[in-house]
Amino acid sequence: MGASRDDKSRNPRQSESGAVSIRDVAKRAGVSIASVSRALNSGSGSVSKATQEKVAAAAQALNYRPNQAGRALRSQSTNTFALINSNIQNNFYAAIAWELERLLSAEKSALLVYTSNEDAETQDRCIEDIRSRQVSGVFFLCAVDSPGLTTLTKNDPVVFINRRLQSCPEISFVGIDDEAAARAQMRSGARRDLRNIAIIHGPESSDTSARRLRGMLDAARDAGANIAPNAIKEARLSMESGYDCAGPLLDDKNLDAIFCGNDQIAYGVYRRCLERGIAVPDQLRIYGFDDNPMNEWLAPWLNTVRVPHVELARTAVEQMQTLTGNGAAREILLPYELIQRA
Amino acid sequence: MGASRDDKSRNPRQSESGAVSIRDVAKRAGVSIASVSRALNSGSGSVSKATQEKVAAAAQALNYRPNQAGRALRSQSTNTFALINSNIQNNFYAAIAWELERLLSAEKSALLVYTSNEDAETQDRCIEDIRSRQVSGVFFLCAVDSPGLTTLTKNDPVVFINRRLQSCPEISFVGIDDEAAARAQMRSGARRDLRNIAIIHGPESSDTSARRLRGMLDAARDAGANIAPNAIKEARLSMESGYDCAGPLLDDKNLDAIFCGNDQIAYGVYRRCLERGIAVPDQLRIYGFDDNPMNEWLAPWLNTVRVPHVELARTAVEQMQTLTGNGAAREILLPYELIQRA
DNA sequence: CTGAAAGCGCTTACAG
DNA sequence: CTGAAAGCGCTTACAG
Repeated sequence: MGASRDDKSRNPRQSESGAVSIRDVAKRAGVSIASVSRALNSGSGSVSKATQEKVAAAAQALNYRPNQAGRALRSQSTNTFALINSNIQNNFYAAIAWELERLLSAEKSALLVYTSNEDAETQDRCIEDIRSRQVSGVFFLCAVDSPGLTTLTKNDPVVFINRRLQSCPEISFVGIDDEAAARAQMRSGARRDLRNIAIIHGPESSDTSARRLRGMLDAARDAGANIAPNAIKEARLSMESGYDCAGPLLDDKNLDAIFCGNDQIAYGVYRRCLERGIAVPDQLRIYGFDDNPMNEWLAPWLNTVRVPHVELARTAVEQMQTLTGNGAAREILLPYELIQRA
Repeated sequence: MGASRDDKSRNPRQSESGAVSIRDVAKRAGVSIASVSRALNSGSGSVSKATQEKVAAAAQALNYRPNQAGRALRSQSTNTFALINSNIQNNFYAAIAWELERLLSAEKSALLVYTSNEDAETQDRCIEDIRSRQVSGVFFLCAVDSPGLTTLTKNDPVVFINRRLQSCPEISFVGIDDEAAARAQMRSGARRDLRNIAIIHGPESSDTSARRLRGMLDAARDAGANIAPNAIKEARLSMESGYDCAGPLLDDKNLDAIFCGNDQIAYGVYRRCLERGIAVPDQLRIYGFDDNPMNEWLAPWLNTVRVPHVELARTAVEQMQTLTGNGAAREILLPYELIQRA
């Protein structure tokens, strides 16, 4: 009875989903499923040339695709990575996301995407889902502090991109020296004799924004720039928020320039200037940060700091590979570039 | 001997990966793993309130997360969807992608992203990977014809967004009536007395681009507009290609407007105008298509057709749910809107 | 080099 | 309502 049940379960019926399994391939090739597995996963054991060929032919004929769920369950590895993006609207981030996808797919890995919306609870929901999917590693494109992060970083390789977290000092980070870049940008403004300036920086809770602000203030003080009281505003990292903050600042007719915490904020400022009939760059110069790849096409009026997004993605993937190979966490700062368009 | 091996294998040691399994939860709650499964998956069988509570407490205490690979293997369902994006640079597409992610994550599903780069071979590589991951469904944000598509559409629910394929007439589609929209846009140009016009359309191989071109030509003819010989150019759907095509067209000093196959092309035209010192919109009007959400902020000079991207994503997800519930494939056309900014 | 067997973590008939 | 058992599709020691 046990035997008969056994026989039935061995019966290599096509599964009802119509999918071809390793068993079907083994049967057609006239070998065991172990040999099929070994033949298809070069490196996991040796097979004779003859077996190799028989298996390849059978797999091809049946249009076989290995089931990743089976593989993942057994080998405890999914070849899948996750990205948590903090801001759906920022297409500088989107550009990094797609670059990550491109690089990972070249490595036969796939990318799951999530959005945290800069919100701790949302980020934790993403982390929960990620934990259940046994991903091989997680990229954060601007992480926020959240309770779930602790468990995640303990169990999975994590790389922070563009923003690090004070609370997670030993997590890998790939970015630029934001403070130095902001200082350099402000100095270049001072050399152009932009003396009456305003600053719309990102949230103090963002380490990156805080560093950029420090750099700006530092260099502004050294250059003896004029920053009116109330001319330093904190914005969210969005176009809307930049637009909102710009309103009152533009009342000052002597303003030479506004320095923004990122390009998104700068876009908001620009729109407000358009509405007020303020000519950019003739009457007012705008400085951003990141250099969204669209700028070259759509924002000839924008001065900014180019954060090398392609290299950022490449370096992040390399560092992820280091981590999955049990290498050490690292903080990697890439070179930035001042872009003066107007 | 068999027994002792059995015992060892049953030993609920924490797996070396440190992950907590359903077995650990069952042990702590003092119930079987079947009960744990039933308690955690409301709807898959009834459990007593007492069991429910014991399991919930144990799961919570152990910080348990079900392993999706195990679940997927057994239940043949991954709660994972895939998106194949044709163009990494087009952030109108990116906006749709992120909106899909947002909607799916609300349904406890995750999204795998891929890029085809408008290339059949690349798309087929994506499809191969997708097939091995047993996804619940696949969204195409601008599909191209490729051999792998046949197998995929036979086995998996597929929704085409923004572009359908002549070769796959019975695959679900969500988009707008591109021909009618293009006609309406051209008519609105004619009403503004834009008589000398040029057209830079997308590839004829794209059904969407072909429809838009048909609509434009149709309305231009009806309105008696002037289209110089050589003033109809085919571009790829990129800013670079729009830039390239615009060069020769701008030699005609009498040109009133250029109608483009999408916004990306229009951005390229704009940049060329800037370089040539041609004032937009004063000397030349530019018409695009799609209405990238950034336009509102960065392209006040652009007239375009708003394709409702949020609704597109929402409708695509709804149609996907219909398909996974064995509902019928449908072609859904959403309302568009003419946007006249300049 | 090869096959038989165990088992990854789940869900779901099946019996009770 | 509950538990024991089977099995999803793989990979990988283990023996030969």
